[in-house]
Amino acid sequence: MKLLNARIAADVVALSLRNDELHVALTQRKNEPAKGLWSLPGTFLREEESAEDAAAREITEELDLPREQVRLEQLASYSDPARDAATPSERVLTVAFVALASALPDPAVGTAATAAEWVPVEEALSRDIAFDHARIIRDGVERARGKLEYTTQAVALLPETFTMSDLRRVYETVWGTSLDAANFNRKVLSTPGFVIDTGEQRRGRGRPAALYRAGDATRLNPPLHR
Amino acid sequence: MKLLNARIAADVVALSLRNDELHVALTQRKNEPAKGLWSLPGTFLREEESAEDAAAREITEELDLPREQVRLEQLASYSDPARDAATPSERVLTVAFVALASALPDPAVGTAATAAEWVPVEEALSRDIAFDHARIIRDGVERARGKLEYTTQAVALLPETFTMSDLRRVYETVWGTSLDAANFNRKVLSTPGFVIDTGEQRRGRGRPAALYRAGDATRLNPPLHR
DNA sequence: ATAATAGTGTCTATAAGACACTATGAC
DNA sequence: GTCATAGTGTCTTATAGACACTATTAT
Repeated sequence: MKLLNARIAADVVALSLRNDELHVALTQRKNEPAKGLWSLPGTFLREEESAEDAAAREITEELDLPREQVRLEQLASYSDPARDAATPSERVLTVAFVALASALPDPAVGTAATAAEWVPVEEALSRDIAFDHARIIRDGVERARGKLEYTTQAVALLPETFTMSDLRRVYETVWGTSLDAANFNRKVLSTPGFVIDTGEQRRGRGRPAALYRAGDATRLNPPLHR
Repeated sequence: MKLLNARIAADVVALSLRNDELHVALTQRKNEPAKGLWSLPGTFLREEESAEDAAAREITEELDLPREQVRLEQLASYSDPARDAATPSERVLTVAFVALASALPDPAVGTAATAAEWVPVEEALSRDIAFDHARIIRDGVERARGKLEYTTQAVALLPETFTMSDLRRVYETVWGTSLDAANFNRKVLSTPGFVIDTGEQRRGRGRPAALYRAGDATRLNPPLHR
């Protein structure tokens, strides 16, 4: 009866909105095992490094995202002996994280600057995904969906300032539903500290929209319903 | 820059109600490191074993609980390099679980049959706790408190049949609040599949109480508020 | 003017909270 | 009868949902 000695990976389900669609960051594996398949950006823990440290390192190095614009949260750990089918002899335990990233200015995506590619979640799940990463993506997306209900984390998917419509579209996109604008506005504005009116406006095709920034509230009580 | 190779522990925050008080299972460490301090029941993963396997093994072997009467759920992983201060040279990553156990018949607790002791949560946190297990206990209790709000998991802390008052007392005990019996009854009975009336009754000091058993609903929508 | 987007007003339906009330047992 | 516990009825208040309406811009 031997005890396990394993390497630890920190894998990140990085989510971001692009063109009103939820995207996840994927990297194509350049080495065995699972060479050529798509996987979550991840890294092995170094000595003297926590899983959180490693995930933060991955976000800045591999995804090239500014750390302060990303909300990072532990998702779960995956330790099934068969999860890394290509290397049955060597166990890898993954501590998975969900990262909610601000919508990015166009040039930062898909350029050579980052090794990762942002892929719509639906399309990502239809690709050949390495290991158990398809399940981790599903778990991460489901976690994000749930968190929107009872936290204010939707703002983490938006830039510093945003309109009510922007915020509502985050919910509609992540949940795949449509929400009544009037009721949504009332709900958000009646939650103290959810958003703060900047006094600024954004002009576009129609009536100018008030610009808000995130307040310091974290919980939504009572929650929003999908 | 060396990669980490670590042993993996599965530690269990086992919660149960005794005398209208929330208890957590603790074991006193018999060996170094942290000899003599109190810790969560836990075990190292064996080769070919997942963290879930190891936690289930710990529940049956160390806590002597029948597996089907315990609801086991992953809590989080703890990987801070300094978390096991006594052995800085050897890293241990813990995958922590929350286990909700049925209230037990008296003889099963504190006897020689189990190596663990059930301790009221408050008292447990005032003892000398090994490693970062005090934090894990707090995280686990907080997770359980939150889960009661939007799931039907409260029934996992009760025996197979129970009265409305029993169920209400689970909430009151875990949350440390008091709930209006009339409103609580309406809320529970209006959630399809939360509880099922067995037709049986329990007789005691006052009017006999209807006995219920758990239904197959898992989510509570809208949630109950603390 | 028209289209487009932002935002308000208001009615209704649902559910929570407060709490007075009735019901059924042991003694 | 009293006490203890279980359970119901009902009024008030808060909020979600539906949806008609007004407001302000670009073109």
